[in-house]
Amino acid sequence: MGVSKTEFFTEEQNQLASLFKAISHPARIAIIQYLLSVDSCICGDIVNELPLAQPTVSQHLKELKNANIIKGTIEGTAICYCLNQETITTIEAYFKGIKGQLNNKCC
Amino acid sequence: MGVSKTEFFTEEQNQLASLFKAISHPARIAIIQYLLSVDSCICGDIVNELPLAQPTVSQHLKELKNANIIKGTIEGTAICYCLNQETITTIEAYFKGIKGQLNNKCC
DNA sequence: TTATTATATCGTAATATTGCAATATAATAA
DNA sequence: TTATTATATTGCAATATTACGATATAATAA
Repeated sequence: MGVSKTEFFTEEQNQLASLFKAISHPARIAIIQYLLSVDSCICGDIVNELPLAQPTVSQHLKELKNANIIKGTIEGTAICYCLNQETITTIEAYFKGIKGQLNNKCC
Repeated sequence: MGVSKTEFFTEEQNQLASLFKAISHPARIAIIQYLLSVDSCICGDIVNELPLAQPTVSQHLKELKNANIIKGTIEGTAICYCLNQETITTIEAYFKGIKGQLNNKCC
């Protein structure tokens, strides 16, 4: 993020920014959409689905997991990934809240 | 974004990623929150509100405007900024749609 | 015309992100 | 134990982002 002045913003502002950064890449949007369509899958399925190498997909999964957007469960040698419904609900509630505060007082 | 393979993803995936990238910085979240509280303001007001120099604020405003998250109207020597309600509504609808697709079939 | 005021743009240094080959790790199978 | 399978980590080159001083632009005021 360059030399971002994180310390001058509130915890909430930094957390929201991190959350949106996690979904600010087309590959990570694609992973979310894929998970929505298959409910759950392993990393290898996503590697087959996306035009990216395995380490790259693994890295994107790590970022989504760090942001609590997906969850991973060990299943033998594989890891089963799925969306974290709580986080999706949190984001939806955030925008619902913003929309509620909107009034038509524009310039 | 580094050497992002934008061309391998759909238009929708790239557009959504751009939209979320625009709100993935604490300063831009702070600007949105400030605009929510005052309805509309000029760039100078935000410069006084945030711990950032005028060119930096101007740059953040440009990114929010490019993503259609805010609108700017010329008012004499100043520019009046306010939130673009349509875009907020679009984002809210997107997450509402995702939430609707969620079922509890997790790993 | 010459300030003044408000914002945008340019140039650049510091830092972050992206993508992947090579390699490591970890669980299971033979 | 020795493969095999699945995923994670490391290291690095290419590129993008962030922040700001200096400067440009654009509208109004004196």
